[in-house]
Amino acid sequence: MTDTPLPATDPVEAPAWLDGLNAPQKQAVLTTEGPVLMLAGAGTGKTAALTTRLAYLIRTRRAWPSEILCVTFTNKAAREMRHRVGQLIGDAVEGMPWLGTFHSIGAKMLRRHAELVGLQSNYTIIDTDDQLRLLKQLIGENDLDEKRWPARQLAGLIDRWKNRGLNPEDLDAVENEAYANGKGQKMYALYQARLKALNACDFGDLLLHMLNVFRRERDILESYQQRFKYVMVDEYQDTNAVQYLWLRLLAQTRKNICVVGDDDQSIYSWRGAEVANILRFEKDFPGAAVIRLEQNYRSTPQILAAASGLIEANSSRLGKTLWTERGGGEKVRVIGVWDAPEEARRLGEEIERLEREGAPLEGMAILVRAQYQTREFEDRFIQIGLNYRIVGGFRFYERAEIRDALAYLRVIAQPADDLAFERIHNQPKRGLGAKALEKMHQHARRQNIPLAAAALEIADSDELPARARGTIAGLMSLFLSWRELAQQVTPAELLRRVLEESGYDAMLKAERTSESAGRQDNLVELARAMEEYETLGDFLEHVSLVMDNDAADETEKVTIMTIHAAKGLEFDQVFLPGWEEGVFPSQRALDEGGLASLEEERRLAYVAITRARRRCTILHAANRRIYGQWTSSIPSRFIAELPADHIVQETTLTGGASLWRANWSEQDDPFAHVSEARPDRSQARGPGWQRALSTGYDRLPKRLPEPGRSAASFAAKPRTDIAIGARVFHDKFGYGEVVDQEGNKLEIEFEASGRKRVIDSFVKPA
DNA sequence: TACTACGGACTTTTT
DNA sequence: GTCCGTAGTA
Repeated sequence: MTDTPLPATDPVEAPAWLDGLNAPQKQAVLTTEGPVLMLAGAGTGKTAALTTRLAYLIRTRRAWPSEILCVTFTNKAAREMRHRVGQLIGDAVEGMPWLGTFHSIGAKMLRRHAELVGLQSNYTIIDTDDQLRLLKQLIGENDLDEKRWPARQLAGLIDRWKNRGLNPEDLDAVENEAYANGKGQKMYALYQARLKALNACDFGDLLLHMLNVFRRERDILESYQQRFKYVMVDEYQDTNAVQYLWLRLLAQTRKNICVVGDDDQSIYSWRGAEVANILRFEKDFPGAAVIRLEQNYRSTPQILAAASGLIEANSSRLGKTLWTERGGGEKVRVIGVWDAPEEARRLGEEIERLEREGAPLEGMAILVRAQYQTREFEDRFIQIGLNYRIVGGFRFYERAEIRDALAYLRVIAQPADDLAFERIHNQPKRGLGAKALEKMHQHARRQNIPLAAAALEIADSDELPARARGTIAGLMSLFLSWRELAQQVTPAELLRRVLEESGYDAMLKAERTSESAGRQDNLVELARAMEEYETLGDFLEHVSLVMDNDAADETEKVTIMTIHAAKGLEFDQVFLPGWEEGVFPSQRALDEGGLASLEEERRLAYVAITRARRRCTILHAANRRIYGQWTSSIPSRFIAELPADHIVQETTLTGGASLWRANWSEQDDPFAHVSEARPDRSQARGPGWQRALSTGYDRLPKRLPEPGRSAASFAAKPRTDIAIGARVFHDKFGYGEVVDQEGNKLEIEFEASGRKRVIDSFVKPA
């Protein structure tokens, strides 16, 4: 790979805001013409380079904002970029209609050309949940056993096909065999036909439909090729085949395409991303300028060295050498603990200690491999009263009540949306059960009309008992009135009326549980979020594509999230729990996928470490409960791969220390049983384990801290307004009765979740 | 029709 | 352990 020499900088064209950039960054900004591959390591200021480049193109009048296509993967990244470009060029950024995620840009284009793929421009974008329900119906209708051929599996296959740019007719025999003995193609085709009938498409379609349009309609492709004078792509290593083909078509004529990526941070192959795309960029676009950003501005040299050492164990890389001008810094800490609860206790104490020393909670993050790991921390932090925020996971728009509300709105906006209608036809309960639904389905299928229309017709027939008919008629007239109302009032107001008139509000109010109270709050929040939108259509599109809800909240909190979600972010203090074989790398990666998926896990570990600015702490527990069963685990191989010079080992053994010691002296190897119980974990005495053994497991603390106590809660005084026997309310656990009181700790028998110890400031008298 | 009890499957990661 | 779907009962 040959790096292009730095071009002479034209002083007229290089305004002051270029000054903050280093030489390769400047080169990236100034190389505007022709293909550019920017290889940007973690923390090397790639966003700065990219946004400055964008601003530069506009400032120097090389293109109008509307003539630049700039794609990112996440909404977060798109927002960040818009914000930063805005700081450089002011309001002109508002005129950048083509800055967004692949999916949102795909959706926007598809609204214009919907009719070319058999949709109307007000098509619905369905999510995974709807997708699964639809597939289940199809599987049932085709007399396939859903147990043998799960809808999830079919959904996964269809997803992968779409990611690869394959339409049903493009599948070969092998692909076809992948589902239900050769029914793959048929089911895929049926699914697509059903979507069309529903005037809907799924996530994959947003890109695939547009790719099909580009391939079929020359003039449309050409008009976009003309329009986009410059194309920029963030996180290029994460592009999948459709995205790749899509970009290649769009950039084919002008070839002014600038892609930014880091092969070491490719962590999305499971959803079709192909690192190969970045590796072959120079072949696709001959003469591409290759620019490397290797100076890291984020982390200490210790952190950088640890991460670099780890990633060197991977074989297929373009190879980069990150360096920094910063000095000093602490070594990466590796802490072994007895079990997962202790891991959570230890982290809680650590965070409280740092907080006492003046470190803000906002600068701290706990990054986990998988969502289920968050639970342990959540429980613990509630107990000790530590403020935390869980990013991702069950998201706002995925909550049942929100989806119900949205389903009402979808039926109003788009009467053919059967999936939405089906969701709410008996929610709240109005006596329309399986029988009634079946009749409606039958009728709809016979007449080839949407479910809601069928319902209306049935209400006028003798197909159902009078009561059910009356209910249906009532519901349908409500929908009619809402549809009218939608023309007159704001979407937010419409929602309030719908919740009121449908009886949904009343249903929640009648429930009177802590959850139903939360649901009501969520719906209020939904209405609030809708205030910004002028039309229902705008709002619904926003919901489908921008499925996040970072409600800005004022309190300082520790962030808990998955490593995937943390990509692109940085924190002063990063905690990485669960570095054990089977957790990280995940069991699945170990069982399937071979070397490639192990290397992806390693890249994930690399991403995790490089999030840290000042300090990085890795933890591993010897015991953990999986599926409710206690399982022993051994330290991750990634721990062994960290360069010894840049880490320090520590061990704390509170809680289960005596157990541990017993094990230890009896057989010298507390994990002798591991290899028997789990023969697949061949690394039972692997290098990670060796390292853990060599430093510390045998050095037991002299006095064991009492488990379950945190430093923060010792001094507190008990509350006087709550006594044993009192009935209280807790935000997370609901109602309960106090059975014991000890300092500011209460032991409460909760009605829904059993006995828990909580801090009294978290409850109020019921 | 709606509620409860029971058994089975399941855990990456996300637009 | 938890969620989900199915089967059986009021």
